[in-house]
Amino acid sequence: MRLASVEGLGALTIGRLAAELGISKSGVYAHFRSKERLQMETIHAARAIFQQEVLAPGLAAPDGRARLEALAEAFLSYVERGVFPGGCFFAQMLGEFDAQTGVIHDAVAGDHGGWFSLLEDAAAAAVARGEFDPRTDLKQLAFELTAALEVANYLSVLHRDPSMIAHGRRAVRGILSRASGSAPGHQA
Amino acid sequence: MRLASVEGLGALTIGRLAAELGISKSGVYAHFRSKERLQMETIHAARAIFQQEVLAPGLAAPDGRARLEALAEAFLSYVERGVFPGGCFFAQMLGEFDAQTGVIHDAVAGDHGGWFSLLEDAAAAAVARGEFDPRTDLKQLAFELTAALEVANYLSVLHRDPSMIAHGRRAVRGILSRASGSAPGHQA
DNA sequence: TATTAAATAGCACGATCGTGCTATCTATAA
DNA sequence: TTATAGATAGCACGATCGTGCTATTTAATA
Repeated sequence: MRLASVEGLGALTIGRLAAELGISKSGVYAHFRSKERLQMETIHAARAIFQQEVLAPGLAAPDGRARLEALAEAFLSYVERGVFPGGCFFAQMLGEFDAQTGVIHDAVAGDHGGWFSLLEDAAAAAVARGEFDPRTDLKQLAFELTAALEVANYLSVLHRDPSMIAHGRRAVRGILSRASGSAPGHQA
Repeated sequence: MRLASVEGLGALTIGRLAAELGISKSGVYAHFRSKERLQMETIHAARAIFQQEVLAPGLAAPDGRARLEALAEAFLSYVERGVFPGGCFFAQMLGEFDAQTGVIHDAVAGDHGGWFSLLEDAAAAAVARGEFDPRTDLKQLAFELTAALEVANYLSVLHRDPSMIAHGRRAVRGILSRASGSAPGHQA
């Protein structure tokens, strides 16, 4: 997972992994029996970590605006703490497989769709609870939150600059404030 | 460039390119004399296209808010028209090399820094012209514009869904309207 | 302790990688 | 027409790739 988060799943080769672990290629190969299985099991393992680091804290918060805040903060914290050395594992997968076809693309697209739905549902709950303006466009809100989080991840890694995480936090605050109908302190 | 925009620069191999072109490996190799040169020249060629498709239309607009609008629209149009089959070439490079080290990472980081400065400078001009609220945080504005554009690119490619471009357009309108101090029509 | 399962090693295979070298072919220039 | 430069081909090299197969070592079980 660490290797793939930095260099991509394509660089996660059986020989490379064996060298990294200090064992023989056969020793690695026997565990997976094909490269595609290795890739898929790596994704599965990363899903478990994402679940624990981001989704669980988010779902622990009450549905609605609080959940959106918790999800966003959990994501930014997970990037900030360097849970994976290459930033968010799934952002790496997104960049690598967005334009390709095959089972991995479909897995990545499915995961991303699930994340997007999670945001939409929480936003819908926020509307239902009266926390958000009822005219709120749920898809647009999910898009803008995703944009802030994803780009905070990419740019903080690219420039090794944690201030990009701060920009992400501020963008999230603005999005949620505007959906709440409150006048946010002035921001760009 | 087309191959790299879909599968990444790492997949742009001399043998693969030769097979794609229907000529021998030697026929390709003689033109570049090393793989690193091939990668660098591919980036140079993509820069020229980005210059023509995005930067030139943006710089043709008067400095300030109009330039930001023109840059954003040129970028979204360039993604929408599929100038590269894998979406924005440099977004692909960003995802591939953000966490790596070396000359290519540095080239990508430098390009992105230039893009970011371009947005900041145009925003500063908009403030100077009285188009934007003087309290506008220029870096935050550049961050949010970049986030909307970049994620519109990634998600439109990932889900083969042009409506993601529309979300990007709407996010850009919201960002610029708020910086202008105007009350935007309600949006998420 | 004896048996069995799991983990690892060793070796071989065909394919592809980047890189060199020497030909040959195809234009342009003299 | 001949000389010359550029593009392409062909071949070889060592390295690495994914994948098979048969040992052997290690750990758990009976």
